[in-house]
Amino acid sequence: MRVRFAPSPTGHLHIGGARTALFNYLLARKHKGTFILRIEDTDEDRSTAESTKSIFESMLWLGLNWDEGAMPDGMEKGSCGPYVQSVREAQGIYRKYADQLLREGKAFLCYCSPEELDESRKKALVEKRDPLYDGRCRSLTEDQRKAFEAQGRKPVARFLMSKEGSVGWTDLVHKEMKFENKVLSDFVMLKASGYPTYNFACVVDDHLMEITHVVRGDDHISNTPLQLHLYAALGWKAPELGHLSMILGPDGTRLSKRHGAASVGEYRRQGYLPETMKNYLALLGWSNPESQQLFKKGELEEKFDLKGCQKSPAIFDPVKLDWMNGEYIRLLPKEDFLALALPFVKESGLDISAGRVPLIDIVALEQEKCKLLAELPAKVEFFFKDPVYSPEAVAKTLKNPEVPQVIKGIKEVYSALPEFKEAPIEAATRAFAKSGGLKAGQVFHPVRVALSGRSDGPTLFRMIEYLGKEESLKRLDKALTLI
RNA sequence: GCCCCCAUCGUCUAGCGGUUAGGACGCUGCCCUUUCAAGGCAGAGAUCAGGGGUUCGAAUCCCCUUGGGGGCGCCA
Repeated sequence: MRVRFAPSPTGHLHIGGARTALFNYLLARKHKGTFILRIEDTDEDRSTAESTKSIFESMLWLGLNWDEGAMPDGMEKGSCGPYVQSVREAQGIYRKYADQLLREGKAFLCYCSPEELDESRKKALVEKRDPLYDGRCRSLTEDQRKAFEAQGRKPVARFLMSKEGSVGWTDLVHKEMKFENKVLSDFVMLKASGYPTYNFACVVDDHLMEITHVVRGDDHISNTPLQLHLYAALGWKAPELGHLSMILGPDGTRLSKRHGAASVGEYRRQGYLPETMKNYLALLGWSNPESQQLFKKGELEEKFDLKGCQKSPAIFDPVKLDWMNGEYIRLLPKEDFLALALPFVKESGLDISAGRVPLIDIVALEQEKCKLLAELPAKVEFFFKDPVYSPEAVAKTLKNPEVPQVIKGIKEVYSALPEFKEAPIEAATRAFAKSGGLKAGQVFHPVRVALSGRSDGPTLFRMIEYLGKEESLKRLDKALTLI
């Protein structure tokens, strides 16, 4: 089995593209096949090297390693290259096959200008007719052609579409599919610039690269009949074809920037783990009979199956994504969590040099509550700088009548503690509550707010230990002034 | 205007002629607990888009309607 992911480098790797790449990758791994990455940069205006770089980065981040294709270092891997279409174009690969079809009368040159075409398309739409190419250049005489050439017109090569019959295929996801040829157009294979169009380049390359299974988005369904005609005209066997359902935004329309983050890079920057993205994306449009949600490393590669692919579109659910990220964060060894969190801490500008306890210990305190790496700095910042007292927390717990006495009392207790460690702090705090006839919570809550400014946070006595005696006493004093 | 695809809890989905329509996220309640999470337990939530068939029997098969999505580029 040879599968490929063939992005066009006109932007970052989007969620939909990533899902397509993932499914192809999983398919290859599952069947011990080959996963190929081909760059489809035939859009001369919009393709950029930065996009290619960005796509590579996202692929690698997600762990979607490819076996053949264009590589980030500019080199290539595999024997079916080049894997970049602009490079292939320069080698005349597409021209060769276009010429063949032209020679065989299966294609023809069309001299219509984009403007003329555009106009007749608009007119057709206004008159509520099909905006298909009308075939006006199908049978130009030699004189007409010469006249066009004399005008300096550059022709495009169009495929001569049959108006009778139909094309069909058994889709890997949708089963039987069929299109009447009469709704198909004499599509362009080679642009006036000599560059191939998507439909043409795709077929030529998939064949030459010996792709056995093409798995792509639903939005390509209507391209498929055109490509099937190309395979037939070229005398090639078409690969197996599968079309994945689209990923939609919460409003039911195609997922895009309008819905917030739409590219893999943006999710990365927000602090989602690659494992999360991979797992979550796998569940959009695919499931196994057990409805399994979480997959261990390597498990998707084992269990993925085209049979589990959904025909209907899926709405991207950021809430479930967050849940899943929390699951993966909790799974992390604390060293790994620290390593992952560090860039976010640095990014936040938090000065951690002031800490008297290693960052790893502080960060470990919050790991189990963390859903997004980006939210970690805000959770731990009170360890490194004066707490920001939340008005709600102050109003809720610091305004109780017994609080001043509690804070003053606990301050004395803490300053008298010989060993400022979690266990003794807890013991002393509980003893203090008991002696004052207070419930534990009546002491714990105000102390927490006084020290951290918040009513939620890490396990209390460990937190106090990490804050240290001096700082804790200082904050207790500060809190007194707020009451 | 034409073509194509799709349709099970709010969301992701299981189901593939006979099920109390299952799971997950989210939601509610309880338990645990110093808080917040996490975890455990319980629960609400789907007349399987609607209407016709086929069948002893339909979420499952067929048709129509409706709704949603995609396409009809010298974009991919």
